[in-house]
Amino acid sequence: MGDMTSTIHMTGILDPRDDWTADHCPMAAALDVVRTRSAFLVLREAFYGATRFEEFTERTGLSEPIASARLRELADAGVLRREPYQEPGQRTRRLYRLTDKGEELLPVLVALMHWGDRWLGEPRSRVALRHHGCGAPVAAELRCAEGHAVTGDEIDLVARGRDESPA
Amino acid sequence: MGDMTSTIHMTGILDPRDDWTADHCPMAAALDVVRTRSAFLVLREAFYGATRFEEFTERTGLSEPIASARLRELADAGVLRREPYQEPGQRTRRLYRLTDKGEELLPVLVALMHWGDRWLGEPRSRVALRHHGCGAPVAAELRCAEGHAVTGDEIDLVARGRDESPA
DNA sequence: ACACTGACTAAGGCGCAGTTTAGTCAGATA
DNA sequence: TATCTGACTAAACTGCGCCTTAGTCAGTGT
Repeated sequence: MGDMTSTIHMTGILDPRDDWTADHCPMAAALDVVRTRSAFLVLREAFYGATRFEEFTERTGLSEPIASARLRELADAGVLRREPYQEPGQRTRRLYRLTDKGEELLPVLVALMHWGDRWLGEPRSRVALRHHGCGAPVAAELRCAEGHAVTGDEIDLVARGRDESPA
Repeated sequence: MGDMTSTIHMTGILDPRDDWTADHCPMAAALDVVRTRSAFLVLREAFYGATRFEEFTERTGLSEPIASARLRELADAGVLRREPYQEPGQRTRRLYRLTDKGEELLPVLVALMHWGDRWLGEPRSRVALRHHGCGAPVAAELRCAEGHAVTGDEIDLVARGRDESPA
């Protein structure tokens, strides 16, 4: 139990905290899929539009063996999809595209970018994300399903049954 | 240029993409601070209310040397703050608390948790994040500063001057 | 047949992330 | 003074992340 601001509040059987461990933590599971810096860089370039092998190596600055390994692993994990394609007069090639599963990692990348931009020193990034049309800067904000903006101390950590919807 | 959905659109001098590299990328800089799985686990427990050394080792499952190294590094990075404290009849101890800089990493963790919950297999996590009072599940959503919900294909990547506000 | 290009794979090496095991150190208690 | 506990540190080791260098392989163009 605690009355501090800024930390998440335990409820019900989760309080006291010492009686359970965060086993099968979905965050830890997510980190097993994208645990490395190189995976994040590959995903960044996928969001920036890269699809060909050479684009990934050049734009991430990664070596070819590492880019190759990450592309294969991310494809095996269902985050990227390999598509054969052929330009006229060219041999067949493979493209790497984000799947729906991959696209939904965008809030993670945006949250990291926003934090790095806000808190890490100069030199600042030369690029920024803006809402198309509106032009306002884009960030990953905490919101509940009802649409309310949520701060850290407004969050309850609750126990969940096995057939309950995720959160 | 591209007309695909789901990827971020380049604008102005950022198109064509081959003419620049994402050097000084704030996401990569953020990953230099929290690059490891152990750092994320330590931060998770900090958000769950852990403050003492033993709480971090027990609840993260990390070994003491690694927990010690991460706590020191995160404190040096300004993400955690060490506070001496003393309970009556106890020796002085040091607590680790999230700084403002640390608290603002919460959207990153929530985005990872949400994605892991949504896309990674059973067994599901036994816990969920809910908005206090309202009770609705909490996630990290893409929003612009005007408050509009934003999807991946509604984002423009724009070049930024040096004294412009971050995004 | 030959070279060329894009897309990889193989091998070797360095350094960091993580583990186990064991030890240290400060201060309250007996 | 000796003991106990919480909070670490030291050392040795394993494995992975990433690099460089070099090679392979499939088609295309000449």
